Amino acid sequence: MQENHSYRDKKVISIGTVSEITGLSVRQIRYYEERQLIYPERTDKGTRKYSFTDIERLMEIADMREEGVQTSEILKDFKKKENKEAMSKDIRKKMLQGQLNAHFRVQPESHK
Amino acid sequence: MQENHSYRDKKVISIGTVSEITGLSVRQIRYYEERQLIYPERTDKGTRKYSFTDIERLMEIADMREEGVQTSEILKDFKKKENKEAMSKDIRKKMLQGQLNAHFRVQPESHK
DNA sequence: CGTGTAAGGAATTCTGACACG
DNA sequence: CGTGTAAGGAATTCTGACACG
Repeated sequence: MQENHSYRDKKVISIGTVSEITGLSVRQIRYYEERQLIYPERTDKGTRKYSFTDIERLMEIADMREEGVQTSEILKDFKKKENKEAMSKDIRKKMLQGQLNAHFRVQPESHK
Repeated sequence: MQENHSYRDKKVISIGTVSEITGLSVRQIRYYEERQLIYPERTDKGTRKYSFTDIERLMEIADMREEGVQTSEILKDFKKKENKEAMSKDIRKKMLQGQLNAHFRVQPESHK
């Protein structure tokens, strides 16, 4: 669960290259976008641009599709995962807040 | 001087995108290749593909060109830097070897 | 539902060359 | 030397649609 930023998320790769790397057809890649599984950026003139993160996600999609999982199920799965991540972030935040409160002896939500 | 591998060096970006990111014209980018300052990969059908590392290098080139440095000078400069890097790698290797020798009491190059 | 394909058009990229300063 | 540009051709990408199972 590395937080390896910057280049990973920059949307600069065109669909043909993504197709080569992932082994998916251009048609498939566009279809997965239609099903909301990925969201590339668009250039001024409308050509799609993908990031390495998008490519990783497409690999996951490819794996699940091979197992017969429908795109609608894949979508649910992704949403579930995103929730978990958001939740763990929230927990980390609360724990940190707890530490700070303990340290500075702050009254938790004084109801006057 | 981070050793931040993988995505950084993958040649997947086409020249138009590189042009947008660097602010250099397509003509300039091709010319710098002609002068051996960068070496993109080629796809089957001959279109150039660049990495993020290439883009960083192009930024350096742009900066030096703005200062009036000629491409031939930039090339020398790059070669100098590469030498330094190769050298420091070599030194690290030799230092490691020295430690190992000390540890295992190996005779250095016994001339019989 | 998921994917292929032909269709027509727009934008990209390539090379070799001429121009200019 | 470094860069712009017009030229002609090849390859890419886009959308909406029909086909098939």
